[in-house]
Amino acid sequence: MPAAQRRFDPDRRARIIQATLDVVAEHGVAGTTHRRVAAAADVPLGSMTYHFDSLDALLTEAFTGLADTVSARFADRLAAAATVDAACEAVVDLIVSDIWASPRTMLLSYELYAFAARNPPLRRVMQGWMAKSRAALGQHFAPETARALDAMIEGLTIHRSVDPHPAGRAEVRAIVARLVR
Amino acid sequence: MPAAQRRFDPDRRARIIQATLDVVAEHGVAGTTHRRVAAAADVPLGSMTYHFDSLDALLTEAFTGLADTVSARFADRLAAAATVDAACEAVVDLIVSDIWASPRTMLLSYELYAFAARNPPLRRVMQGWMAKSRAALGQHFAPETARALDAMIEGLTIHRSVDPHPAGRAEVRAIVARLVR
DNA sequence: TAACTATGCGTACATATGTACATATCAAGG
DNA sequence: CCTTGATATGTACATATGTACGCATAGTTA
Repeated sequence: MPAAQRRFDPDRRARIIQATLDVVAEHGVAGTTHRRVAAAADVPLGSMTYHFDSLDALLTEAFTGLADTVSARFADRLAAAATVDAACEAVVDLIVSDIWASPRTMLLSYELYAFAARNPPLRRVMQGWMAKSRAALGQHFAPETARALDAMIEGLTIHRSVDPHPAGRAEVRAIVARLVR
Repeated sequence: MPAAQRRFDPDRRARIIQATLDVVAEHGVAGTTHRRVAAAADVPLGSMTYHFDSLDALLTEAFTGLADTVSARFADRLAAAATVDAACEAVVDLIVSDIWASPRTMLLSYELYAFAARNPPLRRVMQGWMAKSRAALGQHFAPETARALDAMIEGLTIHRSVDPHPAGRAEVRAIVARLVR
């Protein structure tokens, strides 16, 4: 057996997880295989089963990390708002900005939702995510408003990713205002 | 070669499409195979490639049918409303009722969103779906309100399918009222 | 009745896939 | 220097998968 190329590679596990999300974004869960992820992470196939018990376990971990990341960014953005007006503007940003709601993130979210529907651990992760979002909104808004805003962010984000003529910033701001009042 | 069991079966094509959605609902697109669908439709494997060019074509057609069905039910429910108040109640129904937003439908929607993101024909189908929904809402509400309601239906439906303690009918009604005003 | 043709089906096959595992390599301690 | 245990890797293998295709069948026509 020929000698290995790279022997010491402490970040390998993390890189595999990162590569997994890349592959899912490009090929969907349906097209995600050990070999494709290995290639994307520039890692031998054997590393896959060494670091992760199964493909399902790998996907579960990758999606969990994704949920944590997105959820943390969401909370940070809202925590940075000092006033209610600023919080509204933050909500508008989360909906309209290509950074928060990038095509890649949306795509991965769809895959995550579908995957989580059949994966109890991930269901709990998503519940935690939703609770955290609601808590972040709850810093600035009443509970019912927070719930409504959370759902509206979800819905508008999705529709904007489909709509060839998505609502502009002004219109989104007006809709948010209706919910906040 | 043994004689076939069933020779005349005019609805076969439709039954395969129906079975495809069943299999997707149970195993996800990732777990949908010719053989599984054939078994679910009680049809020989050979029928798959006879009736459909490829697995991708089958999924595309099945999802297109799903979108048409759901979209038609949505429009029907709204068309049945005679007043704005009735239309609001219809919207609440669409969000809260287990019939419109059944777990199965939600699950299939997630799969559809993920699939459509990589399938241009289905992207167009989804755009059509969204346009139709908005038009149905537009019978009763102003354009901006229709857009907001459409997104809210999407978001609340999704969040209700994740939330262990989803918003009750009264709260949903209150949220809809805020958007309509 | 006999031939014809569209429809339907069983099976074969090349390929891809998840996973196991025997072996190799390295870092550290005795 | 030598041993040891953790880490890493190439490869093998059973199985599943998409798809092609030759042949059977039934309804129709002459």
